[in-house]
Amino acid sequence: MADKQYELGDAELEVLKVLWERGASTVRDVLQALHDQGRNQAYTTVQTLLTRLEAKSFVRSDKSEFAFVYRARLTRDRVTRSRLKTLVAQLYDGAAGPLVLQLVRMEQFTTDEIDELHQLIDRLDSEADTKNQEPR
Amino acid sequence: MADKQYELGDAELEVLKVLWERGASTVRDVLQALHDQGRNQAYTTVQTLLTRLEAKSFVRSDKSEFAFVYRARLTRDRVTRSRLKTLVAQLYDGAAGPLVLQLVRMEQFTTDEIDELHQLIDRLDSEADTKNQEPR
DNA sequence: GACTTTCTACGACGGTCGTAGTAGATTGCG
DNA sequence: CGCAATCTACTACGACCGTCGTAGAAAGTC
Repeated sequence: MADKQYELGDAELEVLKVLWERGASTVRDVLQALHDQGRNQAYTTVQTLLTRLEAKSFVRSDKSEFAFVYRARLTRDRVTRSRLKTLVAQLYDGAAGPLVLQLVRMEQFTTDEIDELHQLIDRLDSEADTKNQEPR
Repeated sequence: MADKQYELGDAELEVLKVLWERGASTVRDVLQALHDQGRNQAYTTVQTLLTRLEAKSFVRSDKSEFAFVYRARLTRDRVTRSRLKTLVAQLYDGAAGPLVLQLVRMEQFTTDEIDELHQLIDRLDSEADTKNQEPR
């Protein structure tokens, strides 16, 4: 049950994030970026991560240059949404409401964020009958 | 670095949830509950999970009865909060605001939840006077 | 062309996790 | 008491993941 096609590990996610932030990158580019972030991995480690990400179809590579260039195949939004969904399913049986409530209770927000939340909630209020679309 | 004391796996979490829901339970109790949920594990699998959870201090056991009785040592709230924090840290660099925004955008809410959100936001609003937050 | 650097392919290792089997201890029953 | 059921301890195995090393191919340098 549940395809559970094994999501991303932490290190893999870090690599993906680099690709999101700086776009198409070589192994060395990613390595450099990670180094700058304090992570200190070997070149081949990053290479492995990228290879695995490609096997999972999270990135694609192309070789027109000397070295392979990697690009993310999914947007950050898409991935975070999926992770979120998993977490919501696991912890709250799929109900996002309680999660948001808990988050709102537990975290500090800037006035700007509160503002935006206001607007969002209001909008939700009015279009409270939006249909459920499931784009695969 | 990073202690990264390896959090809970999916199966471990399921077990914990059973303990939260039905309180002190034996291996067999948990097994039964999981079976009722459709999961079909072996007795010893559940036993292993409980043992590992105990090793990680998520549960504690006591043996006054014939069989060990296990109890959760942390509240559901505590665990979900921690998982959430991890996810927020990983995906949003620790800023919960954007997460909430995304969640609110992506999920459907019942009118009740929207109501409660309204109230929460309002409350936040009034508390947000002495807010001197600097997001990272 | 020989040497150095860089990249790629592949294998590997240890730890976590989900899963479960086996053996031995404990308890209950007739 | 003797046996069956149940429980516990220990071991194991395969997949995933983070981490690299080594060997060989490709490219640049002098």
